[in-house]
Amino acid sequence: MSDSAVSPAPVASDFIRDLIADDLAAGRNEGWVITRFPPEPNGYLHIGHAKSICLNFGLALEHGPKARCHLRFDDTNPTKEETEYVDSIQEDVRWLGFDWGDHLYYASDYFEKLYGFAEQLIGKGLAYVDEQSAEAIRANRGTLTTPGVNSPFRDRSVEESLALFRKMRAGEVAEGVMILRAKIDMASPNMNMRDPVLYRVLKAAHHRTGDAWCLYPMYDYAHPLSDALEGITHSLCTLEFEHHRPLYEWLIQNVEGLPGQPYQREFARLSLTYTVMSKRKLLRLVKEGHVQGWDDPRMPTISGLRRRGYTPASIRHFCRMIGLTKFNSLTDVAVLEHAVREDLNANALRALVVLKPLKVVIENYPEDQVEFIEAVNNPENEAAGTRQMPLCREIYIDQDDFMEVPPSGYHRLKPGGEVRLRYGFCIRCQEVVKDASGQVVEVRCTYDEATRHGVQPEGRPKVKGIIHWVSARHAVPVAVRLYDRLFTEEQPEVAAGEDGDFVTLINPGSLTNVEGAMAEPALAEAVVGGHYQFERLGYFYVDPKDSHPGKPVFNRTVGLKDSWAKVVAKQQGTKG
RNA sequence: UACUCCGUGGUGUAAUGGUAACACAGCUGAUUUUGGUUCAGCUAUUCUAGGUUCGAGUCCUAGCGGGGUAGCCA
Repeated sequence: MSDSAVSPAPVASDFIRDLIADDLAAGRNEGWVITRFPPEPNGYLHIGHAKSICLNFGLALEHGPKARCHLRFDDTNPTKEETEYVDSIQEDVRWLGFDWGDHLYYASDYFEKLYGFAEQLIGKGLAYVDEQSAEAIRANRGTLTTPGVNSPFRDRSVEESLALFRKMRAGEVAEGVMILRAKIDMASPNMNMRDPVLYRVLKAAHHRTGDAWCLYPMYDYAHPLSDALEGITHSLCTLEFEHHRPLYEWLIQNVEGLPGQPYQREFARLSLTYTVMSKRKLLRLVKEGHVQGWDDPRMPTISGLRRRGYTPASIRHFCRMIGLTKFNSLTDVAVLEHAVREDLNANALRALVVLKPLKVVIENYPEDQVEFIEAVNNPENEAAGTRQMPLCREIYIDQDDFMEVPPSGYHRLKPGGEVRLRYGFCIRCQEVVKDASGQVVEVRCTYDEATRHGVQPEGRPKVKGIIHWVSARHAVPVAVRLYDRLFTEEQPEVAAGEDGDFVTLINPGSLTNVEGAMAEPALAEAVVGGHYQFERLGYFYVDPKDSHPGKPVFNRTVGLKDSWAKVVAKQQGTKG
């Protein structure tokens, strides 16, 4: 599909872009715009991260050549981070079409410099080593409505704090015994300013620095300083960091020798209907086996969406459509589905596949005859060409395309009725064959030679129904998985309530393994990663994990819009 | 009963003191060898109350509603 690199297409303005325009107009940062995408490598990226990626990397593209976006791993907590995640994050960002060039960084690269800055702060009397227990610190922090109280260690000498801090680094202090705190204001209405923790002892191996350190900086400390060290101009994060901003600015102001003066602005994170987005909840879905992994096609992860058949262009388009504000909104997943349909409609090759085969015998068609019918590969793109599909006396149609007693408005095959075979001629149902249980097992039809493809006999009423089919003798069996929304509720967490559990709201029909689907023969050759539109059914993607040469497995990315299904649903609704 | 951010159609966004617009969703109709696509159209909006102003979605005040915040997580 349109997986090509991102073009710096015009993007609608938003409050962040307005801010940057103001900075540029005021001549700040010598006209540079340097952003960063700073994930912690503790999980897989999801569609919410894509919003941030498109923002930060998009900004760099829009403001080139004096602009760039860094990829920085915020790896300050060795107990949660793994190389596996570092790799998957890079893969996902690249897949989305973005490039950080030489600007791949790790907060852990700055551990030494960060340590030096901490000694500087201690020297200035702006940080101290606290020996209170974690419980005491919590108790003395106060509450949202009451101020905290100063630590008894708050006014210890600079020399003493420095000596203790060096012991912490040297590994002479056990975990939880001492921490380094900024000396700000224990009565601040902003909890983040009540002498926030800057460093803690963690005797854990780090995925990059190994055992070199047992003293690790906190996010609040490492983040602004890392930004400054890299020359970041605009540090963009989500709303929950809003009240970390004063601390961010405090550090930028009070640490001397920083090469840059970044500032932080916050935007609303993405929420989508019918899914959950927090890493903790996604992890639970994986761990408890509700899905088959981080890249299960039902997951809102980048890897899940990729396996589902979403294209990078469709995700970028989606991110452009949803905008950027500070409002905690809930985006309808239909917007995402629309984005991928738009891309796939223009680019996916068409194919005929029968999900639930029903045998049709064309009685007046010669037993030993085979003909080839020309079918267009993509009506939206003539350059995609055509292909030849075999047709013979026995074909399969979908069970959904035949009804003995159809509702009004039904255009498909029914006793005595006529439909057109897609790209082929019209057939009329003459007889229905049933098994002992009354189940229709075969439909016997006759075809009308005068209705061949492209031929419209004078005065003949137009057949309304056009159905897909495959030649019984030539069709190939394929594995098909139909995916639907993971949850039955728009907002699973909200619907579950305080005492409830969101996993109980998992859609039991979120995955349907279709047995016995039959495809036109060309699909046996479908290559991994290919996108198809199965006509009248939806868009399908050749699963990269489970497909084998000659034995493709198709994942349904999204169904086609189905206005008939709506009519049926409405009829059933009015009937009660 | 703290601080802080945010309230524009059903949903998401735009309008930078001057005709409230776009997209998604929904609904009509036309076209169509995909009940797809495309095209045309319809429905529907500024949280409330004051104030400033010739003029307020936008500025001010108050209220109401929602989010966030008391990790040695990020």
